[in-house]
Amino acid sequence: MKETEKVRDVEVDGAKERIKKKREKEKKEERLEEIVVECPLCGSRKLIQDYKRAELVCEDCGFVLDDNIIDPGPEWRAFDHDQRMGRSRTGPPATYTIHDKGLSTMIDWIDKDSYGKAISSQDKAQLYRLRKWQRRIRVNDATERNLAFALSELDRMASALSLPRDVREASALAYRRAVEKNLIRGRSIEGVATAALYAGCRECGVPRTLNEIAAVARVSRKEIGRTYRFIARELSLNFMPISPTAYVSRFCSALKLSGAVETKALETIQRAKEKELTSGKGPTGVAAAAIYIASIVCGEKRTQREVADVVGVTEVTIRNRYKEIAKEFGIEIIL
DNA sequence: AAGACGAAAGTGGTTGA
DNA sequence: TCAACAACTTTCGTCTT
Repeated sequence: MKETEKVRDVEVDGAKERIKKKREKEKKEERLEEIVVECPLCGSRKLIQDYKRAELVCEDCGFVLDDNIIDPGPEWRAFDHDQRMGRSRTGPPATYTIHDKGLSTMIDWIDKDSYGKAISSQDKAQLYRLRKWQRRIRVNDATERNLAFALSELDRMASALSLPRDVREASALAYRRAVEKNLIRGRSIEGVATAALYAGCRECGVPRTLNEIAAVARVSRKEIGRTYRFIARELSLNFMPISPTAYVSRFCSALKLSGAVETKALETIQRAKEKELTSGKGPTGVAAAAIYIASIVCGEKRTQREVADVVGVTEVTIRNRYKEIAKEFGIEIIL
């Protein structure tokens, strides 16, 4: 009897999903018209959506129109028809960002079986008990509750920074691994969650500085750094140090600099790298100096103060980096 | 007066004994 | 565990435009 009840519930779920899917399909077909946007700088319509960095970039001049875009796409790829069919799905995909990976069952509240017939009063009582326990089981013990809390916190911060889904997944996975290894003992959940987010950013090559993350986190920058190093060591995640180039486009657009400056800055960093001027130095400082130099060379000068504020280093650091670079490059920089 | 420059002292983190 | 160390910051006085 219990078994048949379960089967029936699954059927109810299945039928509901089918209807839902059909509706979604209809909706999608309705809003097929494309939205055409053009670049305010050069008028080009060739815009690239860089979901990894959450940026909308003009292909011709490199202007960043929007750095808060949301990735609407599917998270799987299909290369031919068979794969597409094989990978199409009913219901949401399994995800690490929900504490039970989004795989738990919710028993529907409708007292009908899969054929739409009413369920007898005797069975109704049983169905009620089943639902009650299903709910109770879903968020069970303390660890589950903590995980649910940490993941919601993770999602809140990721939303505040408009990070794409792959970063969220990577962060959630890092957090789960930290939990499995009992690394949260003696550390705050928020601290570990934030560190996991930072690790996720590093892993996915999405440049966010510790300062930017600390701005939306509920823990101090110091603690994030400490916790991050700890879990990175314990989980043996070793990422390459972030290249200064990764920051350039974001900072340039924040300073309203043109694509020419951006290109020049990237070139400057590249040359500085070849002369071993970047190793051991903070990547943000190098990026700041390169942008500062490029802005002068291209005749769109920004003050050291302006650059320093956007990048999050002091003027002194910019001066030091830029002196080193200028010395190596010779008179080129001196106007 | 604003911006650039540089000296000096302090901070937080890494490294090596 | 501690001291040495490099990178970076803060603060402040001076110079240049």
